[in-house]
Amino acid sequence: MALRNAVMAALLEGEASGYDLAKGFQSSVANFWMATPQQIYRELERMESEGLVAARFVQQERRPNKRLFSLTEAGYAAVHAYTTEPPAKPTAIRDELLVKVQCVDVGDLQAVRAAIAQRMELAAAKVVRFERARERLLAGRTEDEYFGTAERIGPYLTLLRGLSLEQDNLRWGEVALKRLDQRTAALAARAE
Amino acid sequence: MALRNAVMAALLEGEASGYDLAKGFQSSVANFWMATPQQIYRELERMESEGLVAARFVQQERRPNKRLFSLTEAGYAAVHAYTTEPPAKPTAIRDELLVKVQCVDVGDLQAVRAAIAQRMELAAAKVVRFERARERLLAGRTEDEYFGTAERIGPYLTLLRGLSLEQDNLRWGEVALKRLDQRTAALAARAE
DNA sequence: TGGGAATATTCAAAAAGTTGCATATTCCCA
DNA sequence: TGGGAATATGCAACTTTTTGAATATTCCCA
Repeated sequence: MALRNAVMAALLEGEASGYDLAKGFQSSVANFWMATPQQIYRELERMESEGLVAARFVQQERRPNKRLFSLTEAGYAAVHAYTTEPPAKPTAIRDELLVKVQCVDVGDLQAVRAAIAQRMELAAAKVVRFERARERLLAGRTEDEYFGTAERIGPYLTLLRGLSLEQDNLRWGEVALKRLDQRTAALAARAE
Repeated sequence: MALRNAVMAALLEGEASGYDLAKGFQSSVANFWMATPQQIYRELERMESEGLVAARFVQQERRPNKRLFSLTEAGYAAVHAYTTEPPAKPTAIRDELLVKVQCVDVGDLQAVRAAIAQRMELAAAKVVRFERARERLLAGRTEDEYFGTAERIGPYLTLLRGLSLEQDNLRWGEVALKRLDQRTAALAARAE
């Protein structure tokens, strides 16, 4: 039932098709909840049968037809109820990169180095996207003005979290690469 | 097959029982891979049947007997092979707290506030633990000295990541609480 | 001496998530 | 005019993960 909450959170941004949700998960939600298309289509159907979302069939000229989902009143009520639910269970993280880093001393140092570098590239790209999204949300206002006037602040707050997470990824990656290179040099020196 | 890699990463620290691994997941690995006891016991059995780990039965005086697992040579080889494996699939995050934050404008503001505060407490506790673990690893050396002399640097690097993640959680939490309180005040003023 | 907490493992069932494919439409480019 | 990419959805099979126990030993405290 947890995916459901993420889907509802995404639908707060407005109606969306399963496809919309599946890719990017409506951009911001993707940063703290991952889901595959299959999962989302199935969950939407269940939610529809329970009256939490309603579908609107849209004939398209230049694309296959689609069904746009939006929250019903029951859906909004469910969102509200969800936020009051007791203790969010601890974050589930599964980060393969860090498992590899943990194994680096027994593993292939250069391969792990490459994996970190790749993660950094991804992080840099995300930072750029998030900064853009932030500009869009601010729409010329300062942050203080934004919080004083915006209808919704949730998406901005989660965006901030995603942004600082990726910036942190970059900072950490730099340190890690430096230290791995140091070690490579030290091992080479020892081998001489 | 991904849990398996996390288990092997944990066993690099030395032999451990299923129970050891289950709680804390050998402390550092827990920060980037979560698993329940069931998962771990089952995976250990499978790994044993494939010769990646070997079990040593330990009779205990003051506790129920246990089986301590350690990596076999095949296990070490598997760790090495794993680190060279191509592209770690994108990190899977599932953070209920951020889903709630995303929903805050439709949901219960005070409940979400409390959830953030709780997360911050957890984060603060983790920061303390991580700082301690770091002191232990450094054992009086500076970081430069550590990287010059330590057998293994992987655990230290992952520890750094965990530490900065939690520090970041705290920083973000402070901002989020401040903004939510601002909003509470603004809504109260509007209601007058 | 009795009960709760911690250690240590395991089973079974349900829920959730992944993978691979199948389908259909349309765009764009060569 | 043919093929690849993007849009859009869905099925079925499979694996993984979660949940909720049950079991057994021992520690510690009241």
